[in-house]
Amino acid sequence: MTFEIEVSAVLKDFLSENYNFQPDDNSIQVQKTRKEFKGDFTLVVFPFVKATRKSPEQTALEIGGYLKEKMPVVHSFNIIKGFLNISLQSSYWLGFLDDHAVQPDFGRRQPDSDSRPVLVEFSSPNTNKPLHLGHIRNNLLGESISRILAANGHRVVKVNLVNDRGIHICKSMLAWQKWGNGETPASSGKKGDHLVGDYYVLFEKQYRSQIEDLINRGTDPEQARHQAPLLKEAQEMLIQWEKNDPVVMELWNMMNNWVYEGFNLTYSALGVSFDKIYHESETYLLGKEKVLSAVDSGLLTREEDNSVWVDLTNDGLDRKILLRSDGTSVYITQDIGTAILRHHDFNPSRMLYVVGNEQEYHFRVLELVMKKLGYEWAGKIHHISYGMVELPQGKMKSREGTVVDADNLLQEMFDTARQMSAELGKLGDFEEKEKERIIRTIGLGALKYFILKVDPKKNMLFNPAESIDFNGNTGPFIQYTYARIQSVLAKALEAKNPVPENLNRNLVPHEKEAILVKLVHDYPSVLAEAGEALSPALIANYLYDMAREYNQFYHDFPMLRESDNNKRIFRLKLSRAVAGVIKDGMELLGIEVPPRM
RNA sequence: GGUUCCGUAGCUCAGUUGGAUAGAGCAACAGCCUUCUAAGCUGUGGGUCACAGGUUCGAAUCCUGUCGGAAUCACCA
Repeated sequence: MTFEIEVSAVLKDFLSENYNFQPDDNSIQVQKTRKEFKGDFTLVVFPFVKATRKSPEQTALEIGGYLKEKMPVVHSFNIIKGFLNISLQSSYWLGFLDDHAVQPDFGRRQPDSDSRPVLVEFSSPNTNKPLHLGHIRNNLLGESISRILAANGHRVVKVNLVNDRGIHICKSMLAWQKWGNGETPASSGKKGDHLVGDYYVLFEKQYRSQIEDLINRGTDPEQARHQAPLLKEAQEMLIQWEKNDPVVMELWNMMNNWVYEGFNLTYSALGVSFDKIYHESETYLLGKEKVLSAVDSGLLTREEDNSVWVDLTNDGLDRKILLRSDGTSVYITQDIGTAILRHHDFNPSRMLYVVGNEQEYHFRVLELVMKKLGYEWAGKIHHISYGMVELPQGKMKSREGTVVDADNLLQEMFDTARQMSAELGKLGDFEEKEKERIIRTIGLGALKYFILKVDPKKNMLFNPAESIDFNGNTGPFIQYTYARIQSVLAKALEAKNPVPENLNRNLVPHEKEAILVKLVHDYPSVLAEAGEALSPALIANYLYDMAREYNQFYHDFPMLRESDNNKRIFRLKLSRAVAGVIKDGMELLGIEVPPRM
């Protein structure tokens, strides 16, 4: 990074001294030399041939000579077409390895405690169903993005918005009331969220059969859906809920608590956590209140039927309802309240919402509405949109029973990890407790990496039949690489041959070694870029490159048996630096760091 | 129909602000465990970067159009 900046400064000197030419910054491209070519950095000289009026080769030759003369770190250069490949002194790389890569917080920025925090909302579950594969992608992205932002020096507040009110919640409550016979998580041994979800499914089943009955008796299908007695009962229950009816509230509290206990188990298994949990039941009234006062002050208008709308046609969108004609609030109303509450609670510099791409329209509306309501911080709202997780047969559909349940999936990952480990004979000499810990580490690592390595904005395919691999470009491969390095370092220590401190910087690293040093060198910029793009996938793919290079290096270069002491020191130090980066990267992805594998 | 996103090897995915011969893994085949961990390594085969134009020294990448796929456009959440 520093070298790149230095080169561009020297290049500017050269061009202005000799050709009276001032290039703009983005015409200066210093990039890593591709590994097929000799060199460390490559300067693209095509943008300057117009100024020099010479061939690309001649131009590159002049620039190369000037750089070598002015910059002692430049060891040599070669030219291929318009590409000037610069090789640096090996002492530059060895010095970097010695001085920077060994720092415990290498690549991280110190947290800025004075600055306003970044709020990251993620998870946002409904309390009528257990978490599924889509939530897993959401939770992993949210957790990882939060960690990446924190590593880039931001103060981060992780928040969860629990959707605990609305007609869908009443459906599961009603079904339990009618057919539950007092079943509880304790009485049935079911996880609370699954128990409640079962009653939601039961409601839908009974509701559908009522609709069918009505249609068979000659009712119009559309009308049947609205007239089914069960739906009427659920709607009635929602009204009672909004009226704080004690019986309904008691039921609601009881069932929600079952769900929260279940969610907490899943969150804890996944390794995600929150700094603050908001509930829609606590924010929708504030949203309603703000909408009503905006009507009073003339910012919004009320229709004849008493509904309140916002007109966004000037912004290229439609009119959007904010309050129904019966005065009840809709989804966006609570988001207005939640945003105001959060702004009041934290005064954040940014409010990030990790929510699926099906809600892109919603967040455009939210930002515009907040602006219309006069909140100048509306621009801080930023939707981190991610694609859906699809199955081989298409989208997950709860009606067709094709939803991949989060808890089941985790269990399957653990089972597969256990089976694979047994087949490979990896767990022979571990205690039972330790075995279980390693199995969980690997199973989770496989799942997390599998999901996070994909560009968030893309839809991704999950094939449960093929399950998730443990070989190749996977989480366990990275974990394995780390464990292997730890083992090498431990052996060096055992042999009373720890990594010594005084590295002779005249050593010329072998090509594979040099590639690894450069990869370590890149880590800070990869981390910064991942923070900018809010993309764990950048980290994941970088870690894979690093692990793959290390494994190749491992096979070609003995460390403990190396007779040249300076080489041995270098390789152990390099290994230690690689392990540090891999460990840090795994932590940013939320992937558990294995002790041994 | 409008808007947004996606389209890269048989499959799953990478591909830096436009740069050199588009890369991995899986699957297939052939090798490598007396060595620092074989969840590994080495090799072989596999491509009209959806298609057609345009921009320029140079395009998977930027622009326009076409064709596929997804999401969304509710008094659902």
